[in-house]
Amino acid sequence: MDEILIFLLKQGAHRAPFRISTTVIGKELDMSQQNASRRMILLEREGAIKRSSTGLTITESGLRTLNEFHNELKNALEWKVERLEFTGTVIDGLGEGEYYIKKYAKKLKENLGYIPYFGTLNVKLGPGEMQKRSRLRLIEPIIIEDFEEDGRKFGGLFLYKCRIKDIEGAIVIPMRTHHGMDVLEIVSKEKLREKLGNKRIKITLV
Amino acid sequence: MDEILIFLLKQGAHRAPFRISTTVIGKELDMSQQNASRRMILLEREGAIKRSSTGLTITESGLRTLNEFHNELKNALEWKVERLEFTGTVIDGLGEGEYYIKKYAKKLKENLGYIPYFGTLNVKLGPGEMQKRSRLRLIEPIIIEDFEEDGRKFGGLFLYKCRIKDIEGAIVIPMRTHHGMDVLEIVSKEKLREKLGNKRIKITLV
DNA sequence: ATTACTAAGATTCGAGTAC
DNA sequence: TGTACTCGAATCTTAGTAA
Repeated sequence: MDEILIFLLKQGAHRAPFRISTTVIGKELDMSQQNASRRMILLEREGAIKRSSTGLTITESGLRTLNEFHNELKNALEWKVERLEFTGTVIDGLGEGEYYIKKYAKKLKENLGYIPYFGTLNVKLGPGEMQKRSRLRLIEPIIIEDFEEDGRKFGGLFLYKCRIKDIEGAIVIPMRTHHGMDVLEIVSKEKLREKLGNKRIKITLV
Repeated sequence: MDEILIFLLKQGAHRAPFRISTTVIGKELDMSQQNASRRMILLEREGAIKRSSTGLTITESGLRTLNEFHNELKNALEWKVERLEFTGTVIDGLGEGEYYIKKYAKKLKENLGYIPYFGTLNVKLGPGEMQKRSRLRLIEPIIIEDFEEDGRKFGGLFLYKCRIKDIEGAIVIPMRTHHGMDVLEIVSKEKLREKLGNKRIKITLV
């Protein structure tokens, strides 16, 4: 976010035309007059500010940018845990889900109260969901610690209980994740893949 | 404000240690892995973040910086006109106040209801007051337009009625200002300079 | 007084690469 | 995999100066 634009905002240039020279801007923001001038030209080209004989104003567009930026910060700083819901599309997995669920079965039964269907559902999140995805980390997960069985090591899991159309399930995040941030792996009591097909679904945390 | 720090904030790195690679940061913020790495090193040197085996955390200091920045934006965007009060120190002026008040006397009488004492009080604002100073512009001023007298031109003034310890006065801002942003010029009915001396005073807008 | 151009210097960045 | 170094390129900033 441009520091000059924020400075002008603090001066109230979004409320009333404001007279200020590039020399003063430079002095206030500890930069040269020349640089202030150049950057004002850029801001003007971007349409963030407008200059006229009455003075300088932050445009609607410029103010919107500032507001969006402020809201992002606000959300990040003031966010509280609320109902989290993801939207995404079912995609093909690697088919290895079956193997792993068999291996993790006992642990899953202990932690979820049931042994899930032998197969996982991979859900690719929409572009707007990524930010929410990161909020998962802020919620207390069910933890399955690393364990060893038959001499083979299995990495720990974070589980988040959820529902997909009233079907009970859980989001599974391997502690040492291999999926990208944009894919959620779901286990559930029922065979989700058949019921849902390749389409958009909603996942609601419980 | 550093965009990487804001990104990490959005990921909740201020609440819990967070595992993320410089490659992913680069991809998310549309920059090279090398650049993300370099900037992470800088953030770490500044003390804004801390990296350890458990992951990455935003430090107290880093979070404070983000919070201050957010508050500044918030104040600028959500500010409403409230009682404005300045604190500053009386300083020596150039002594030209007397000449000007005599010239502006008639106009001042018209606008303030009295002819001020022939001399102005210069008040240097404290460092925290500068932001408030800029809010003056958002308040409707009393305006004395440019005028000519005896062939000499006099620049317009903005007046803001105020009180200094219950003494009626006005802040005078020349339209073509010569003072820095940190000095307020005050006129009043009484001889303020003698009453106050060189000390800290409060100016309350009315 | 003001703004903004040019040229040179300073900083930031990405590609290649080592570990 | 991952991080972080070097180095040339791209970008940003300042000084000088014109208008």
